[in-house]
Amino acid sequence: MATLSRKQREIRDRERLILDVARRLLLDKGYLGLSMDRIAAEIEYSKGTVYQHFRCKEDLLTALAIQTKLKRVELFERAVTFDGRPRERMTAIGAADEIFARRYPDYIATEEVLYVQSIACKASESNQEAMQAVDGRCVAAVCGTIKGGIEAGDLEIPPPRQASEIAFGIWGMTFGSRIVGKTPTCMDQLGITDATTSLRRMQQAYLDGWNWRPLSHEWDYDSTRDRILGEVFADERAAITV
Amino acid sequence: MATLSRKQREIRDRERLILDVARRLLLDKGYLGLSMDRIAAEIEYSKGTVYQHFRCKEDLLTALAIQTKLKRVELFERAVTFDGRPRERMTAIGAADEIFARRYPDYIATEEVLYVQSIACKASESNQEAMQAVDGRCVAAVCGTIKGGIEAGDLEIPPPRQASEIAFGIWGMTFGSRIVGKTPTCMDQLGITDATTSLRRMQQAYLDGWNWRPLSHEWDYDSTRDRILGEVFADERAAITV
Amino acid sequence: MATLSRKQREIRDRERLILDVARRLLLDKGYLGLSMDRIAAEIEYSKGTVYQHFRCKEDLLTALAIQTKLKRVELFERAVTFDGRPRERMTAIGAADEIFARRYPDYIATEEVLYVQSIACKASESNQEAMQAVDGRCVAAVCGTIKGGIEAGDLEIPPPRQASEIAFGIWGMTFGSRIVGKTPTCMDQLGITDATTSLRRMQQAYLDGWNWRPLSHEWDYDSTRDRILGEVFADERAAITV
Amino acid sequence: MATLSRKQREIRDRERLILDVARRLLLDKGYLGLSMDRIAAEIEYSKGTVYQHFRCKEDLLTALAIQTKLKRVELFERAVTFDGRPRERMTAIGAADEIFARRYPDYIATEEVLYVQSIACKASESNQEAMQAVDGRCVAAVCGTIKGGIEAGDLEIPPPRQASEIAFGIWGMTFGSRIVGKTPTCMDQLGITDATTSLRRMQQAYLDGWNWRPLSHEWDYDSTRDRILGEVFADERAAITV
DNA sequence: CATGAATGAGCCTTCATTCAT
DNA sequence: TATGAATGAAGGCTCATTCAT
Repeated sequence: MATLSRKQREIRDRERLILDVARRLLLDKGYLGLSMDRIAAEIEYSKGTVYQHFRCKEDLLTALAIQTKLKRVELFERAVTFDGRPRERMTAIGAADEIFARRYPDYIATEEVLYVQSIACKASESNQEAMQAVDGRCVAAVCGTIKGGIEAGDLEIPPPRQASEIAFGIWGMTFGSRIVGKTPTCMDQLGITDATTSLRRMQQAYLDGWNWRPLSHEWDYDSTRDRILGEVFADERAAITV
Repeated sequence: MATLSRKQREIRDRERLILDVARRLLLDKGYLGLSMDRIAAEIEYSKGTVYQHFRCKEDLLTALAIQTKLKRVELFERAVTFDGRPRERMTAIGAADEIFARRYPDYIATEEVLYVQSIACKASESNQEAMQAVDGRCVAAVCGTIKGGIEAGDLEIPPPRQASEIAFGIWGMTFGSRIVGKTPTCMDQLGITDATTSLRRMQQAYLDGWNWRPLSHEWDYDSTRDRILGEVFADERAAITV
Repeated sequence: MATLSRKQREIRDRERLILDVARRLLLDKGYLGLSMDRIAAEIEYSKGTVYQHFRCKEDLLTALAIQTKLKRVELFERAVTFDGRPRERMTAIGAADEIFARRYPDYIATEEVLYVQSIACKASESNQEAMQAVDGRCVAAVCGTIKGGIEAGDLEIPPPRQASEIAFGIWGMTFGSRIVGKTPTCMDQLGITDATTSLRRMQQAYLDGWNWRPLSHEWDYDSTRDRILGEVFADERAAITV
Repeated sequence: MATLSRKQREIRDRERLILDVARRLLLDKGYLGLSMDRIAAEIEYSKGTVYQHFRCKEDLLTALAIQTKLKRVELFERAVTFDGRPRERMTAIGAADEIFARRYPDYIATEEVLYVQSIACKASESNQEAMQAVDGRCVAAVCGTIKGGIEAGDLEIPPPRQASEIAFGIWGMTFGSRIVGKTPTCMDQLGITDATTSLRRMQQAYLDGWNWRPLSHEWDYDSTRDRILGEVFADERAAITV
């Protein structure tokens, strides 16, 4: 059942090829430099063939976003397998995101571009659903970890606060500071040179602010991070310590 | 002297008109929906006239961004006049940003779109300088307040941490959560309905995390907020309590 | 094999159509009157279709110039097959050029316009190469004939003179007098009515000046010309004697 | 009577200024880079003012061409005052043209561009007449010298040849080889590096071809040229011997 | 299925000329 | 007389999408 016919495999491979090329174009030449013509020329198939895979440009872009989010969520889901206290697992998610950003800079760029444009609405229904699904997995990983912290008694969130608020803050801070961090004017004005390390400290401060124990002055999260990289992301370690 | 001739007034008014129309188009139809043709059609002047005001599309967009940032920085600079402890003034900046976002939703959208694109480089020199200047004022307001906290002994930031890191975090979190907050998928998944109120709490948690005293459980920042709205932003209060 | 599919034939025919229309526009309305829009309108295909044939305006114009030069060089290469003394073959080249100018007045005009503008640099590489190639053939035909004269002992060119100088002079005189000859003011002032016949005599005088034997008073080049028209350009004779 | 009012002088000066700027633009940026806007910006007068001097762009260009031709004809008229045999005076005209080309490369460029475009027809009547007049003076200088040669018995031109044919040939050769000489492709193919010196030899060969005595092997025209430069164009000598 | 020619609206920008002030 | 804002047609070019082969 799982075996695909030769034909089906060809189709799947070509779809990947298209997305790879599209992602590179998006990264290299920006949103306006990405055209169906150009994709077709680079994959050395015809435009018609591209349209057999994606009903329109937005559909293709949505597929790109899904692929991107899948890469990240896979790392997130590995992160939460880390054997440690909930806040350590939260730290692992942070590390996962950092690995994602370092290892797949083109994916990150994709995501940023696509967030701003309203793309998904024109995509095929199946892609819209896939998008929802992967977003759901991402939320589940993060919120699950937060709830773990509450259940373990490491963290309280009296109403009207919500567990998801913590997640929202981390998400916004991570996403936002990555965009701001790419605007040279802003960084020059601020005098920040290593945005990645700053982000790490900012995230820990944020979690401290919610009083998620053990707080960062009570626990050596740098060591935790080393353990995470060794135990969960050994294969990716090289990428991140460069 | 300070009085402009009728002609000059007409020109200045038309420049405003162009920017207003451009902003609306940007908001309604996104970056790609904004074209010089469309602007000309909407203002019912000729294309050539638009080009007499802005040397190219990027120049116009940069003018738009400057206008946006000016609106915000004016509110920020009012915020930091608040008579209170530094962290209260920081809260005032948060309130200013919230007012900005509520009162000028179209301006916020402008900013988001323009952050991602690299626009400024093609703008006229005078506009590039104006952009730098307004960014500088914004950074000055925020970082000045943080330094005020340090000087008052309410906050320590042992190296390698920096004052500007606090600013970077607040900025990223605010900017990022506003974009994420507009992506319905994400918000549905998170189950957050009132992103603005959440952001307020997230910001306070973040400042608590840096141990900026008085912490939010030691001080009633909601009352502070009321005072801010009453004392500094009385004229804008209506906008924000809607 | 050599047969083209119907589609391919259609494309080739349309390319010709485009060039024909472009040439006519260039002739009728000058360089500034030739626009891609106008071409598209006249051939009753869309602009996009024109751009599928030529990547930009300069590429089209270069193709036009190549076509023109090819027409000429074909005549030149026929001319140098004339069975006679080298200077007679040189005369044959003159006749070929005259035939070219009479038979394809629009081609001549094309060439004149295109000489002045710097067009080729923006053309596609293949067209740039084609241009070089056809220029090379033209030079080869003329210089080969001159060298033939030297080898036959009919002509000496002591240094620092060069064989190519003779060619340069003939070329310049022919090209230049054709342009001047089209400026009515100049011709009125000079009182010359039949520029073509004058050019013929001027060329012979020039070759006499280099002492290329037999000189024009030693040999009846008018008869030679008749023989050339009969033997090499019989098919074109009608065009030239009109 | 010859004295102009201040106003009139201002107008005349501004006209010169406009033409100078226009010529420079034409040289630097080509025909398409020359716009009324740009001229107005550079002279720091308004567009309306430019239009007060020239009724349309073509009128301005025609004025430019007249100015160019005037520069040349002045040199020609000085050349024919040279005290020597007619063919020496012809050589002097050649030297005058060379001086013109070397000293005023921008004027030459102007002329080449304007020859090809059909400009004059849209010019004001007075400019059209001025154009005729200066062309007439140029023809008079050259043809007068040729007739001088005939009258002196140095040259015969049995019908159907005409005196003006000699002039036509020299003109065409000079003009044409200057354009061809600027097309790098052609010169590379021909292997000619010093087009100016080549042109000088080509012109002498041409006059020899008409059997205009003394022939170039009977007379040292290089010495004649030195004398011309010393006696008639002493002030310009520096320009040409660089 | 795959192809790629064809479409044509749309984009940004320039420019000669006019005319109210 | 001088100004320069306003015009709007025109220019070169791109691109998502369709459809006959």
